[in-house]
Amino acid sequence: MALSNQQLAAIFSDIADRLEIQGEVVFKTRSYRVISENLAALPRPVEDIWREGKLNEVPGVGKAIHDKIDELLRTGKLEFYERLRAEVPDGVVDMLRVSGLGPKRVKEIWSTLGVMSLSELEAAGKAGRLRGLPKMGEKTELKILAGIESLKRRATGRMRAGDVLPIALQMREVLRAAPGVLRVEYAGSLRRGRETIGDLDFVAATTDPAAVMSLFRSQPHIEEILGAGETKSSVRLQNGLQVDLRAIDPSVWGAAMQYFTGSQAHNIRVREIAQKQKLSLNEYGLTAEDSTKLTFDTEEALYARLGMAWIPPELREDRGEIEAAQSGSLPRLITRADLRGDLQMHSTWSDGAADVLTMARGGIALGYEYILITDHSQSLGIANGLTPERVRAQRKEIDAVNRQLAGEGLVFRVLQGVEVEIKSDGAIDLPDDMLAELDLVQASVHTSLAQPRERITERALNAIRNPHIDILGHPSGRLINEREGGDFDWEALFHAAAEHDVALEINADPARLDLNETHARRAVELGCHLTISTDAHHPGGLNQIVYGLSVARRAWVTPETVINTWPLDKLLAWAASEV
DNA sequence: GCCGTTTTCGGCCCGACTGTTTTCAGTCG
Repeated sequence: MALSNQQLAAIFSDIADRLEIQGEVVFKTRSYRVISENLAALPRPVEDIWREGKLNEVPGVGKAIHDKIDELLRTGKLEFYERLRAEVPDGVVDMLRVSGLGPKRVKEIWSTLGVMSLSELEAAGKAGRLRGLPKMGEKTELKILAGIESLKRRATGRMRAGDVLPIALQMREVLRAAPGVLRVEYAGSLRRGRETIGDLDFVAATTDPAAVMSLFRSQPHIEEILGAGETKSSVRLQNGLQVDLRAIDPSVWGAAMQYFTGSQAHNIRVREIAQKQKLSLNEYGLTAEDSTKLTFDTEEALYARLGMAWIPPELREDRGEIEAAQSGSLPRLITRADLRGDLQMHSTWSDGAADVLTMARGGIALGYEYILITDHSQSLGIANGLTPERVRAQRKEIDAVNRQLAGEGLVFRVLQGVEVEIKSDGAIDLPDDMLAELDLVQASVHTSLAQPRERITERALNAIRNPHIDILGHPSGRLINEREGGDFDWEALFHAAAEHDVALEINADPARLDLNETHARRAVELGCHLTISTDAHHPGGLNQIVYGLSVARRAWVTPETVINTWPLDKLLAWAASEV
């Protein structure tokens, strides 16, 4: 039975939870948390590495964890884990999700009161049985009950970055207006460009912490104030998002931004490096053994003092960036300015909201040199997909738009493509001679995503082998927080895409972000080209490219790999040379 | 549990806030 990296990661995270409740030493539980994160971020299937006998090369794998992974992959089960699950009931683990409850209190509540589920916890709280336990009084009891309530209301744990960034930008403007404030930025996972955000972190450099704290806590749309200190406050917004603010002295800006940007795994490594240099690192800077303080007003200065190049936030996950920063071998990550065009968008010819000319104007406004119109093909009836006749009619309109733009003296080209359906039996929804007339062809799976691995993989491979198909669009088909993508054999798919030189899309729609960062990194490792495109359905949608860029940067992607950084002539020559 | 240009044993990042406490444990990030 095959276990995915994500499934293995979830098991080790669950083991860490249950061991913590049992009171196991923190260093042991930390090891399980570390391996959980490392497995989740691993660009290749653990199973492949295991088969090659190279499990020990995975960071965080020692003898004990090696044997556990081995047992899981051999038998699909883990004796140790089964025992642990019997010892600590699932309902007890659930209680960890309540804000304000950690392993110590959960263990106390469980062992003293026999509470074994969230509903029993709620009943115990309402009956006043929680107060009186060690270190717990009336306030703690009320906090736990409030935590249960908020857990019931909250839809999901993490929100899409696309839903958080607009809130962050607006809130940043508000906070910047507080008296005494010199700088405000968001840090945390949003700054690192993650696809989902657990909570939003702000850092404010100010000479008047009380003023910005007070302003922060008096904003509208706040449901609950979770904490209110002199330099740190936390609130929960009505949409469930938790927002934290730290106020710091302007002189420590660099150290504070480094600290609050994280990730935790990255910070632990950076502090270990400081320790080896007899220095202690916190959010205020470095402290030497003789208590001398060093402050840093930029992150660059802090990293430099520790012997490293500045590390782009997107890379700060302890996935090799520390070593690269020490040896001066960090990648030159792709930026917005590298992109010369957007290769997936829709117009009113299918399910878009704007005509071709309007989409072109949108691309011009962003400084692009070209766009590719990729309306849906005929079998996607719900999206008004194009028949061959309508594809040819659209060509006339695109030619007219190009003539008009040229007449205005603009160096800009609208390319004609299509997002052709890969049908459930693997057939391509438009005939080859039709595809041959187009500038570039993108193929996508929209239906029958639940097919078994072999079947759905064969569909994608069939498209990749088609000499007219240049790009595989949103390869997995997932929708973040809505549905899983298809169960593709990614290694096979990437090898084939590299061989036939079919580019794989990083779809920048914040609901898709597909390929995701781990798949994108692996695809590049295996020699694939990528595109980063928005799938926009109106000109405003073109701005969502920033989310796709974040995925690419987190995947260590450099510009030359991405075909829409190429000049138009190179792009068209590549498309014409079918492999 | 993992890990190693000070270690194969003895370490393992660091601080704010809260609530229940007379000095600190628990939680969180």
